[in-house]
Amino acid sequence: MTSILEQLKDSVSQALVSAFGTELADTDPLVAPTNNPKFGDYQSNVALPLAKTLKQNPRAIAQSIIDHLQLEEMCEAPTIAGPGFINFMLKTDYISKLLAKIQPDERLGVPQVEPAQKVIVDFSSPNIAKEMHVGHLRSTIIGDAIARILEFRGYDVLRLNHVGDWGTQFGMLIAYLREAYPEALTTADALDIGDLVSLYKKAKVRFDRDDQFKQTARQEVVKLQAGAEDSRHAWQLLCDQSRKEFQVIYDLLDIKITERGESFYNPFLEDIVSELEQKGLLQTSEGAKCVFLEGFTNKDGDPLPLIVQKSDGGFNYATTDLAAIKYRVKEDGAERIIYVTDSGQANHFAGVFQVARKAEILPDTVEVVHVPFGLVLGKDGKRIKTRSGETFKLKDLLDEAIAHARQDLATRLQEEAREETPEFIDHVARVVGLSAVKYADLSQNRTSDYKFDYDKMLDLKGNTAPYLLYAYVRPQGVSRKGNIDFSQLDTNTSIVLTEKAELALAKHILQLEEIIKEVESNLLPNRICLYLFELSQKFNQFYEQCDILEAKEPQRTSRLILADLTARTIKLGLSLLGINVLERM
RNA sequence: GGGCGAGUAGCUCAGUGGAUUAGAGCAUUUGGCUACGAACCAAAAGGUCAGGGGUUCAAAUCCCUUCUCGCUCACCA
Repeated sequence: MTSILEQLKDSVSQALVSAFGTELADTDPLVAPTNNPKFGDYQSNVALPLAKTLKQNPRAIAQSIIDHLQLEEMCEAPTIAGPGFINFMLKTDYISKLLAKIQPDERLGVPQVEPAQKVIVDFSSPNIAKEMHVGHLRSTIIGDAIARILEFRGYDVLRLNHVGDWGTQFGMLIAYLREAYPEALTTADALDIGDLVSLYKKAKVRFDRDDQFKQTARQEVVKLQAGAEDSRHAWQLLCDQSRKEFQVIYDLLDIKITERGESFYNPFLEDIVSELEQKGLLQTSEGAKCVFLEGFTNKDGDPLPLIVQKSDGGFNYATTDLAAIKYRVKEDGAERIIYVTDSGQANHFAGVFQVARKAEILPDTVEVVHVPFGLVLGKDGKRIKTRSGETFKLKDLLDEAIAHARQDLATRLQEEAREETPEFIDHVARVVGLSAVKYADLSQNRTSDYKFDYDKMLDLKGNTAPYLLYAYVRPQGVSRKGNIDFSQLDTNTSIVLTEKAELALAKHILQLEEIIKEVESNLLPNRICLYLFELSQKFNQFYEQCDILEAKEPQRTSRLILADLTARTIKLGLSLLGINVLERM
């Protein structure tokens, strides 16, 4: 179905044309939800900016628009307020009818896009042999949510994990592996490398202190790139081990992603460079092959290059990213490519995109977008850095979140003298703990820095996952108590919306579609969080003010339908964020 | 120094096409459980939207400028 907002926009646009002529056909009707219910549900501000061009009083313009509007079915007669705002109030009957329409629909009225555009979401992307840190957590959680939202809308989404599985650090790692665990290179499964990070650290120490070792490491890179079998074997070993560790995190967070690391693009790197050369974009500077960028300068004001081949002949991440764009466009058929990485890489992506456009690797028909997110800061507001000694193990972090949730549940059980099975406690603690971590991250505007604070994210009050989970549990409690199967409710019952709280809740439920469409284009999942939080608040108010099971028919069934629709909206919304609901908690 | 981003209640944050009185949550104070689970609800208090200019009928939002903070600036990714 078409959202209320879209219907109003269309109606106002049509009224503009019939009132003032076709030259206003492309004028934005400026329809938006009101910020204050006393002005109705929606407003159009279009009369005010038109006052100048039409040389008329804005209130008169507003009146002409109203005279040409045909909205009797959905709205009360529109009113003009202040200098010329048009206020719309939805008819209660119309809201009831819409609710009845979405009630039997699993998608709650949200349509699928047609045709299914191919979209690539590039996210998570940890580095082999390094710890996944909080930055990867953000990319993983935000990227997964974006992918889920687009998938729900019907896009053909390819989720790609662009893991750092190539580069100079492997020379060092392999050289160290040869030295410390030679048997691992020749015998299958001879050794469980165990803590890869400590291996990395030890290798790094060797590398920094021992020039001889440094030499060996460099030769090892050359050997690996040349494809020497034992070097490749060692590389494979490191990748496999890392992969296992990543998978633990992905399993815990319920993340599905296809690995296609940097090494995948190795065969295409040379071609990229020669393609740039052929197109006359390439220049050599200080021995490195590069493309100079427009609009980027260094501290002396000179243009900044994008280096695609280092002076030693090696390629770097810009080359890989260009090759990846080409492959994704030509082979994968992507029409939109979304990169979920920290905002520190904004310059890099801007450069890569610019060169890709210039080289016509990236046609105008394909949209590329960097979805940046802010830094992860500690409770003290300072940046959390893995290198600074304090390593932040992601697994520990998630386990701690679950432990907090478990503790909280235990306290509650004691207070309420409830008894639950260990399985129940495990399950609830896990869902609540992990949801809290995900929701804390997603509920903020991703572009701002993120203050990582256990107490805050595990707080079970306010705009948090547990609040929403509880708002879902409440209708389920009604269902159990009243012995009601929500799926068997009489769909012929007309939904009566007499109480203020009922009406407010009903209107909010119907906004799901416009919110999802908004996020589909602006890629800001926190908008969904806000919507769900407000929905939960409105449900709690409704729940407080209106009896459900004790109400008389047809109000009883009507309220049951409202409760069910709320629950299903929360469940659906949370599922788009990668969060599961609980029937009891 | 250049580029980018940020500065909104004591704290954490919403506010992305300019619009009527700037919003939540936490914390604080005060009410509400003989129960559709109170992990809830109701109410109070709390702001020169960093400062200063400008554009406009209208600016937290757009433009200029100053200050503060962060990220980033050629062979790591």
